[in-house]
Amino acid sequence: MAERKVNATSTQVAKLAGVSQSAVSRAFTPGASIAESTRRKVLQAARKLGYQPNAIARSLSTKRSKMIGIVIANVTTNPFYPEVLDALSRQFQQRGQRVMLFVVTRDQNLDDILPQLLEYRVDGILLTAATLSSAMAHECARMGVPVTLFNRSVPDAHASSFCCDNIEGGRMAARLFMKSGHHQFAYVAGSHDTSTSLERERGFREELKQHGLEPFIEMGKFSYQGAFEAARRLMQLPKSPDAVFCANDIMAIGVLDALRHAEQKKVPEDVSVIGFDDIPMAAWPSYNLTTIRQPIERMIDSAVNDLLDRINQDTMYPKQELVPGDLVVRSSAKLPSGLSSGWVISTFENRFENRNV
Amino acid sequence: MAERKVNATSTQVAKLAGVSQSAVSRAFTPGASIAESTRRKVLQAARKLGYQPNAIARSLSTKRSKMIGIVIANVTTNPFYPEVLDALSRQFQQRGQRVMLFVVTRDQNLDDILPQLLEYRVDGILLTAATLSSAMAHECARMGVPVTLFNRSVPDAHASSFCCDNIEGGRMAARLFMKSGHHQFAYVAGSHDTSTSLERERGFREELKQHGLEPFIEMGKFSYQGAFEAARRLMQLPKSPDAVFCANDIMAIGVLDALRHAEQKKVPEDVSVIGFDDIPMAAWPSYNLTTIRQPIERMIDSAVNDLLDRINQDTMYPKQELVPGDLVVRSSAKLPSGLSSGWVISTFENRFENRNV
DNA sequence: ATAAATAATGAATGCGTATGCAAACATGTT
DNA sequence: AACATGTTTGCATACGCATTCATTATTTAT
Repeated sequence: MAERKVNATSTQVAKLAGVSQSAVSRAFTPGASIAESTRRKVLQAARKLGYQPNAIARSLSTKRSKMIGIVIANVTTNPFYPEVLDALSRQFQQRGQRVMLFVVTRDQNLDDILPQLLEYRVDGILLTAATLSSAMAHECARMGVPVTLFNRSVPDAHASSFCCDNIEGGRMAARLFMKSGHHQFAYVAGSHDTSTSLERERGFREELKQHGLEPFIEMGKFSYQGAFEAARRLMQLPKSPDAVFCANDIMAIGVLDALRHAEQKKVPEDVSVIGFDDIPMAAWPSYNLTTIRQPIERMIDSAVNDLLDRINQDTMYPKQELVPGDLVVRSSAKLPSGLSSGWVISTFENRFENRNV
Repeated sequence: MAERKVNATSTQVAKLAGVSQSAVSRAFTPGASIAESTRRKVLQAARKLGYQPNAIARSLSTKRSKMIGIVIANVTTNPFYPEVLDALSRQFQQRGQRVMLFVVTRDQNLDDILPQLLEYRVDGILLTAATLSSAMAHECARMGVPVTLFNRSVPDAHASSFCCDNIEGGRMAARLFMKSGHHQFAYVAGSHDTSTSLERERGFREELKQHGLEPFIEMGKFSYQGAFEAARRLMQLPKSPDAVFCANDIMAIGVLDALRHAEQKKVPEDVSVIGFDDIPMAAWPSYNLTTIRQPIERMIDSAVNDLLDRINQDTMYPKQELVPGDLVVRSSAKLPSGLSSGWVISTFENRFENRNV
């Protein structure tokens, strides 16, 4: 017990199997030129020694680490991101890439952390809910490491970017509000320096503007608590809004709770609320949130494919993709006539369908 | 632009700086024997070439990857785990270790995934919400890789383990229920093969048994939805329970929603509910969940310290630590006389205190 | 000033694997 | 039997760094 023979090397396996070290290497390399008989000899010797190929050495030799660097923020404040992380991690795992993870705060400077990924020669980098300085974008390009942004629009043509169509999402919210006869509109922003929040605001604003309307803006700091307080401020206004669009679901839920528990408002009778993301909680009966769903699976598939493709063929250019979101109608916002809870309005395939969500 | 000079090596830097490759290595090794003057020369040359030390090569040479393997489950189903992941990741990051992440499903067999970590020669492994086969425990021990379990009690003496005192937690819930005059008790389990769920159940049971009482048991599958349905089944019982203890908060919330929205029950007037973990949502006004708080920071500190210690001094034995939880009193359970919402009852320091949570 | 101790340096080697190359071998063709 | 073709094999080397060891430069003590 606890023999501590430590990790055998390919050379030791070779000796035991009576072959060269190259043969051992080949035995563990799919598609390598090796006779079935010797492969068996090698594998048997390997088993006997408890041999485990050393991925570090392999990486050094092949110049491919088979690792993807993932940088993610908001993991604890927004349930959307654990969802993203889970999906990303599985996808990469399944495609033979390991994940080196960095959890950061929204305002943390990536210029300190990306070099740490580059040190490990990750094959590619995926940034979620994080922004990339253009200096760093260049640095990665120089090192030949492709970068993909997820849920952030791209500040630099060196990186790919996969986003939900936030502007159109904002528009959809505005249209729904207007159709169901609201008069005073508000937007609870996440922050003033994040593309998601800015774009959703812009779509919302623009659509309202076409009807001569303009929303109040409050800052919700991308958090339940921040939005809770924002909602209370909104209700102080002389003409308090009856239609509140939030930059994401977790804030919408904060707003809902504030309206119901701190402001004695009924939702949606007194105030309608729309969120963004369609996190699992949005479907809970306590909230029943009308929201814009991000098609997370589709977005992640695209992002992962793009990144892996760029890793394997270093000729490809970065790509910017905008995936349309779906309006999921539940009961936190008043319904226009003809629409009932449980419908999903998909801009993508341009049709209504009842998915009973 | 996009010169693609790729990553320079220490040898190239050495040539430019007019020194040996060893000197370059020393310039980047804290505490190495090198004159300040030559270090400056080296750093300057390095900057000019955009040199970035290759951590893969370093790992091969030093036999330390400076990577920790983290395996985690339940990331999307229980907000407690994103919290854990966030804290772990930051801690390791701060202590100079990178994180290689694996997200798994609760029932996934780690015997396929641990070898992948071992291939990369991670310096240590931390498992959260995941169990370790004793074969794998041996395998890790043989490779000299320390393993720590977080929130799972240890099946094998080869690994350390850091847990909340689940049994005492279950007891606390039972005591609170009994003090406030409940009669029919129920436990919503997470699963029948997870130490956390089993231990919490055991404490709850044992404490009730001392008063000749016995709880109903329902399976909540560690999920909101599962617990929602479990609550509905409980309410079908001829003597439906008026006190429900859940193996974690997310299930307690599922139970609450079921009681209120599907069963027209008032909480806590008709039914009291207690959870476990104290996730952020527990404090939201929609839920106001009375729960057993896991002192996550303290647990993580201990776990990280232990793992890093065992990495650095390979003489240390694994350790099993049980950290007491705190009963956080909010308003999802009836209060016994003398206790009011906002109190935290800490078994650890054996005192009551009002932290106004 | 000189001896002794200390600091700084470079040459050489090793970490564990993959792979180009040439030699050895097997198979099939004429 | 001689040759052409294709498959296996081992040797040697490279990947990029850390580190030992012997050597030289520098400081300190006497």
